[in-house]
Amino acid sequence: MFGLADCNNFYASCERLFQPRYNGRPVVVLSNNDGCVIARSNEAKEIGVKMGAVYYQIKDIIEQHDIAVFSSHYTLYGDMSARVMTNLTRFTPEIEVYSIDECFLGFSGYSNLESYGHLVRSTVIRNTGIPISLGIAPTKVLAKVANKSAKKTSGVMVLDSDEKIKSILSAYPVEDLWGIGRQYAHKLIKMGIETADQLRSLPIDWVQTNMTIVGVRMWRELWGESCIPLELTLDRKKAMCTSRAFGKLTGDYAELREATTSYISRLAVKLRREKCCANAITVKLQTNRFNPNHRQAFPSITIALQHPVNNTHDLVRTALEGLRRIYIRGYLFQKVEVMATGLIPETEVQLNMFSVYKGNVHDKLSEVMDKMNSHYGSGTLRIATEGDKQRWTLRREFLSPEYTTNWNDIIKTK
DNA sequence: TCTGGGGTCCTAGGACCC
DNA sequence: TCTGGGGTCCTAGGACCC
Repeated sequence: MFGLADCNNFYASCERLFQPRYNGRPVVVLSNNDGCVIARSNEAKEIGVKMGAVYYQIKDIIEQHDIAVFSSHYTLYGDMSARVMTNLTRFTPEIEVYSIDECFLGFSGYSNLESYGHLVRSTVIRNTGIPISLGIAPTKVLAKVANKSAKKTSGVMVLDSDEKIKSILSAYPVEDLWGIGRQYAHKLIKMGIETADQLRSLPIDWVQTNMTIVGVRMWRELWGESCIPLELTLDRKKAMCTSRAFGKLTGDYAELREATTSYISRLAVKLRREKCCANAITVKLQTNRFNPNHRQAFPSITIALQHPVNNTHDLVRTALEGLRRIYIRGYLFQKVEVMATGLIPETEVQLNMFSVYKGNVHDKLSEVMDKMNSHYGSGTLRIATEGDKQRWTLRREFLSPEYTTNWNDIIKTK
């Protein structure tokens, strides 16, 4: 049996945890740049605030219902997530952390899963303050279904018989299934397939033709045949990217250089932390696609590196070369994206036949930067082209303190 | 004025190999 | 007049996830 543990309204729950005056009150968390709603407490859902709602368009509703608003604060959420996961590992050795607020649990050989599930749930809630729901079923796809049902009942749902599965799936909207996105949902509903049970009654050949092997796996899992195993080891990443919209639109080359330097520097740190090197760098600019009155452009370029690297200096130089080649005067850009691809482990770097490279891929300068920045705070030592005015940075008007990751922000009691 | 960020997997088709 | 067979690798595009 597989379990799926999922934190309820995770980001909103994290914010509320340290400000209990918001318990029982509507809370929303906004995306970067305070753009749109990405998490809602139950109270906010009841009021009708939609996932993805654009903040400035719902300001009236927020005021009218006195909804508490927070900018997203990933250091806090990451830290709380780690605490939840640590607690869950006490209940089974088989755990796959699937996202910041979810994980799959292996429960093969366990008995009395209903009461065990309640023990798991209440322990996590007691130790972390984050409410979770737990779905348990014979396959991952069904565990996802069970989890959603658990949220509407006692917080734990075990699907351990064909009858229970059939009855839940008959009332389960097909578009809510794990693996059914917008496109497939649209296609299925047009054909009159509206529930998960109807989907699994389709012939498997149709599923294979129209939804590829991925759909076939899901179809089998809906019938209780496990096809998607737990992934207990972390695969090495294949690509990494840093991409962020600016706080304001800009066509200014100097500002784009600052932002590109800043993003690629961050990416370089990530690469070194994961102990891998990139074979190529992609730089992409984007205009504001929501504004039809602006001229649109999405230029991008991929530059192959002579040999894989992860040092800040070479990566910055390559990314700026890319920016120089794609920049177009006269456009207002909203975002720059830098991506590292062809990642390989640091220890497996092969040099080009003609490269003149001394020492190892880790250069001394990057090493010193990492040390300084981790000791004195990030950004202490940085490449000069990052600039120091940085007028393009994120808007985060409603940021909460770093309760759990910064000594200065720790909660004081009298 | 203001609309997120970071990933994965699969398939088809083209280039290339012997 | 007639033009093989069996493969691999890479990329772009399209789907999906949180």
